[in-house]
Amino acid sequence: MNLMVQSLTTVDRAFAALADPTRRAVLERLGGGSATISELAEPFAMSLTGMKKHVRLLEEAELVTTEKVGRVRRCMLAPYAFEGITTWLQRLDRFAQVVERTKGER
Amino acid sequence: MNLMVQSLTTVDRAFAALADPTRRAVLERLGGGSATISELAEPFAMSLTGMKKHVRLLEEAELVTTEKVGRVRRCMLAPYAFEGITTWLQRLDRFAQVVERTKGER
DNA sequence: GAGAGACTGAACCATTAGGTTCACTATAGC
DNA sequence: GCTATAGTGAACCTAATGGTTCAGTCTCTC
Repeated sequence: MNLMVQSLTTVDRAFAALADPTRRAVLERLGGGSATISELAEPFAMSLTGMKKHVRLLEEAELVTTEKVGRVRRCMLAPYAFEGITTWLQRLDRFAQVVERTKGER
Repeated sequence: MNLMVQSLTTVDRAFAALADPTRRAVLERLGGGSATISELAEPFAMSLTGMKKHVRLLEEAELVTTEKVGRVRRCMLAPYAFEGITTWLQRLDRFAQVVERTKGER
């Protein structure tokens, strides 16, 4: 079942990427400036291969951009990274606030 | 490995909950008003049991509240549902904007 | 009070996700 | 040129996820 291949949108990928705590930590780290795969992997005691896979997902979600310079891959927060999900959330957030506002009114 | 049991935070759960497209669709639906498990399940041609599990996750993430009235469970968007993740995102978003702003400056 | 309807929980199943190791490629630096 | 370093890809493993069915329970409604 579920043959809904239907090319995931960037927002789909972004939400999926943010689900993992390791990847969120990577984003926080990149908030402080760019880093290499090795640098990102080190604090998690994770293999380079493992971190590389996380970074690839973050790239596909357009949350991170990378650039290979020499033998090193430099990773950085993508500009406008959170635009899509922020928009999605704001729309829903308006509804949640309406819920709150109308709570006393019964 | 990864014996970091360490009781997930609400924000952890919220991001995990938002990763699933079905659950996001449920939230959008609830943005338009409360609904029962049956009503939520119907558009996905999903079993009630399946939908119930999604709703439980959304509740644990404090994105949704429910109330059993008679034999029906009424589900609604939680007030302040998105506060936690919005805060997290805004912090990171500031960094992403800095990235964008400094791009021309090399 | 009997039957239908709405949900619930337990058990199960297939796929995905997060991680590993191993073998390999491509630079960097002496 | 040699060796160490940084990253990569393929293959594999395990646990978690998203779903199901089946067998209840509880509540309407006639």
